[in-house]
Amino acid sequence: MKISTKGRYALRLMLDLALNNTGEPIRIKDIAARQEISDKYLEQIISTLNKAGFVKSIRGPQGGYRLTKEPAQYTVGMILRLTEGSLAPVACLEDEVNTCERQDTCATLKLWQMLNTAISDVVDHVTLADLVEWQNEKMSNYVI
Amino acid sequence: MKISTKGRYALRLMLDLALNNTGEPIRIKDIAARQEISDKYLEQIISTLNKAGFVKSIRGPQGGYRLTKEPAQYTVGMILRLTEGSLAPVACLEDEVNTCERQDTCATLKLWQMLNTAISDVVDHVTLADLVEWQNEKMSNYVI
DNA sequence: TATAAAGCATATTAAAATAATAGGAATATA
DNA sequence: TATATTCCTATTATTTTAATATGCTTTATA
Repeated sequence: MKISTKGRYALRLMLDLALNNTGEPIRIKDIAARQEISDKYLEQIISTLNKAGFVKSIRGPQGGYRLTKEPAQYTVGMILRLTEGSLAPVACLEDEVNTCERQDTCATLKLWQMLNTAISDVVDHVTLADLVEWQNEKMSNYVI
Repeated sequence: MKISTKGRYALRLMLDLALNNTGEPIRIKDIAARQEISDKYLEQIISTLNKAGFVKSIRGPQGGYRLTKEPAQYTVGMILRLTEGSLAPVACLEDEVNTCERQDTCATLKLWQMLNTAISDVVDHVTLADLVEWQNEKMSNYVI
């Protein structure tokens, strides 16, 4: 029941883009340095975000990445589901393919549905803008 | 972000014990047959439940297992945490050992705390008695 | 008391997932 | 044209998952 590095790094990457949004494209190299994550690994992760249209890449020198939308338009759920895959706690909730033949008689299914809803309620209502705000709050505590 | 077979099987095992509680010890072999799970694998899982005092074993012929408490006294969280380990979505929420040095400045930590709370709110309030009830509801639908 | 039925304990293994690392191709800019 | 950047794909090491396998111990009962 753990979020993997892919999802966690993707969130920090997107937050880094949101926080360092100066108008200039931001290099993977700089994000990797700030976040202390392997840049080669971040490349793979941002590639997924790029293909999904969550970020826009600019190639060549002075290139880098930019968010394509306002931070408030990205939910954490969008980012995590894209990079982690489904957040459902059991496979049988995922789609029609993974349904198991015990479904009609399985009492634990109701539990998994409740858990799934609880998870979605959080990740679908927290946005990147919230993360930015929380980050700023934390930083202002430090200034004091 | 998946519950593994250990946790899922442990729940079904405990539910099976609760549903088939005739006073007689229940054999692993029978649970395995009803649940269509490898009995050797179930042995390993029930061993954990036994050591934790969740079930009581009776050795020898006519032996088996019994619940030690009323179904309402087991929360799903107790069973899952015992068999799965911590249900926290990230390691840094687990204990003092796993704290990361980014904690004081990490905005995503708040997200993980919210997710952790949401998960706990479900698993700590659903009991084995609830699963029994849901199972009976499902079964009564079939009788019609 | 011998036997069989159960649980108990530990080792081994196959497959999959995780978490990277590596190398070079494509492309834009100066 | 040299350089800095993203893009693409392959490879790999480690860990986790999900069992399977083997043999031992306990104990009820014939």
